[in-house]
Amino acid sequence: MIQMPKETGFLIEVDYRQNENDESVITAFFRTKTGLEQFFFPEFAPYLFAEKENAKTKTGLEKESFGEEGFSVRKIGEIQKSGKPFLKVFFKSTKELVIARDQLKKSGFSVFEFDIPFAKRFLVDSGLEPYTEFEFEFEEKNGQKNILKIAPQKTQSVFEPRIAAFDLETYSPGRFSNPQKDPILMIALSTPKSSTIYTTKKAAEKIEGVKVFAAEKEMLSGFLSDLAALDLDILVSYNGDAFDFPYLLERCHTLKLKAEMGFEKSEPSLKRRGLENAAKLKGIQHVDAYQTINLLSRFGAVNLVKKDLESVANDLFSANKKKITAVEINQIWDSEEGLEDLVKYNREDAEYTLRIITEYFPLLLELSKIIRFSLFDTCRASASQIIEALLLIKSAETSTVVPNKPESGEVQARLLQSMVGGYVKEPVPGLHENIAVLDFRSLYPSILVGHNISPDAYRGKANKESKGLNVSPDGDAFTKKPEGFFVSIVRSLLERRSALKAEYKKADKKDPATKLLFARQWALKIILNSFYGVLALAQFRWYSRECARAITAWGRYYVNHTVEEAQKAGFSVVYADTDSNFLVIPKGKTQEDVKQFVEKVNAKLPEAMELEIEDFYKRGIFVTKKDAKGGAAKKRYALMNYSNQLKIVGFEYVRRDWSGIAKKTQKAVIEALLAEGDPQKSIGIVKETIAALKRGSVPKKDLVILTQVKRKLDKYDSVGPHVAAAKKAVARGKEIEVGSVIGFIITKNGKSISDRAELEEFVKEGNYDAEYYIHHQVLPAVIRILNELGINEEDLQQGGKQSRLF
DNA sequence: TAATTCGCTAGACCGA
DNA sequence: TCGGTCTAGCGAA
Repeated sequence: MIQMPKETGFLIEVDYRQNENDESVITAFFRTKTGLEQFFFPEFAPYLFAEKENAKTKTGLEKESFGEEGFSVRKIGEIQKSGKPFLKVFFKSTKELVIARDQLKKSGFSVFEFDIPFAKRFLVDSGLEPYTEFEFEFEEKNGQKNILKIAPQKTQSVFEPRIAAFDLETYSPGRFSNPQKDPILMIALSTPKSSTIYTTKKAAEKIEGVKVFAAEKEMLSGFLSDLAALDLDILVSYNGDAFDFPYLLERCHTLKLKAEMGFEKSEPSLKRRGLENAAKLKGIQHVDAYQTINLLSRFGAVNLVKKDLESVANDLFSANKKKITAVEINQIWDSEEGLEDLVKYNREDAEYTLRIITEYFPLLLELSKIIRFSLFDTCRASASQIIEALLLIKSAETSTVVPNKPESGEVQARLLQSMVGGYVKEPVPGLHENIAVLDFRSLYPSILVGHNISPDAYRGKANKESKGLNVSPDGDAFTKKPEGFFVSIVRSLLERRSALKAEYKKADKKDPATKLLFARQWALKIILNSFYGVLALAQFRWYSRECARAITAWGRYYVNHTVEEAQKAGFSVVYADTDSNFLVIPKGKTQEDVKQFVEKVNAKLPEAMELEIEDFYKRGIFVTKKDAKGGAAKKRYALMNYSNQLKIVGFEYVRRDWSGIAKKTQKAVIEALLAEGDPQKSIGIVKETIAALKRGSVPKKDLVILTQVKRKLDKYDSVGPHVAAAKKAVARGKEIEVGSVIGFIITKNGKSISDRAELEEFVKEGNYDAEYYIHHQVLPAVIRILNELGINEEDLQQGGKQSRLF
């Protein structure tokens, strides 16, 4: 017997290519001892599932010719899916599959799973988990290494990627850089060990770490060859999808240079992803840190107000990184004064970009493994893609047919049907003491599991025969057995997460492996939190109005029920929102009574569900709405626990579209109020702030209001202050992109508020409208809070008389 | 290519 | 110039 060559390596990415016979062939990149190597899986062909009633379809299909060229299917298998017979129809290429799909539809077939990307299809079917270490046998054939046998290594070593980040600085003479004309001035390339700067500026020669080249073309070649020598698994950028890669590509082409950045000197490709592009490298994972930050924000893993690199670095790492503007870069470049600052800036851009990804790498990696995506795909993934990937894997494992994406008419119909969400109880306004906050752990996922909510378990609206079924408060019935498709997935996610959390709790926090545990449970949390949302997403393959409706209906039931039970047990319930209950512990009752109450509730809940005590608070405040006839405001409150930790929810303090001065003052007022329960101090705080504003001594940075520009400036029906400020800035030559967050200040010059709004950078220190900041920022932020303690606006006017209360 | 609903508030806009 | 209505943004869960 011939001994086949063996190899071990980490699976980095799966892709496919058209070979010389126009066949679609799966290729996989492995990090082996030798380096990044490409292997092939030539046996795996594209396929779809077809179904047709009452017809001997198999032999007919085999003879059928498709398309203008008249090709035929490669082979046909017969398979049971979701308990029904299907034909598994294989094709030579993805291209032929697409042509045949349309023809099959026209000739009366129902077709399924025809739009699963081929590489993802392979990862699902093969069960190969990315970034895992494999052992495999292969044969070399026509210079191509074909894998014959593959299995995960018994003992896995940790995947430690070869990683680097880069960042460009470009020339922009009085306008936005144009890659056809304006050169790249500097490139920073940063690995975990060191950073190198590439430039053409002779004067930068003496600065450490700088390589100077005769011209831009030589600089780019120098950078590209150093990059290639690094032999990377991952290349990181900050917004490289939209800027660095397209710019670099264009410059290389203009200078007649090949941008050899990917595997075997391939060029990056710009792939369309919706309205935006993604820059893809062959074999090497381009991880865009900006996209990653967006992903993490969407899933609540980070909370950032602005997403430019400076703000992110400063927020995440308490860095003190200063932005050097395009104008300043030009000045430095032309005058050669401050070159060191520019070099430092460029280097830090690359270093912080790398640091962001290093920080969140364990999380990205875990997500990638769970959903079997490459890092390139994971860092750009949406909630629906993540859940879809998971359901796809489970479908393959259980031989369940995957539902097709809805057609646009169906999507429209779904959108017309609104869905009722969580229940929010109107709070009892005022200051409360001795509060216990209870919440249901992972409420929606646990309801789904607890009541077997899944499309395959749905038995329609409840009727006389619904005995023995789980009937939701909205009347939707679900069978209790067998366990539904969604349920088995969510149950296992919940169980895995709680095991990981328990393990993490016990683990040594200094051990680096503990960080992995945490990342793992976070990855699961992200998935669990998105599960409900996508069920109600009109475009989702597994959209299920019935399941979504039943989940929220039970959610409302449990929260309401807990309110009633708590009241019966002698507590007063001051607030409740979706999955939480705020109990005031009356005189004569203790925290121990709360614990007993929670135990009693838990005893009656389905096993997957659990009510937890979030914390005890010594004081809390709820306020009346501005529109007073509406009663007390929901979703805004402040609490202080027995360690004097303040929790402010929903108030201006937590909103980015309020000025620092208003937020600081509000926080100080709340703190004084909750710590001592005495309003005296608060009055003083507000008076001082008003006095400072009137003196004109409040610094610019405390006056900035941040707002996102969510559409093109000419697309606004109503021109608010931020739009007005942005328009003025654009007229002065500033570039403002859709989606960017801008900071503006209300100045003294102009009539309406919008007239007076100017971008921060165009406002001189001291030029602000004190009246605006007093009456539209500070007072609104504090007055409704102070009103609850009997203080009104007159009490706060500077030099105003002491409140009658004192 | 795409997670949801519930809720608050500011400021422009518009007609009397 | 007033007050109601609408647009817009952001946060809670």
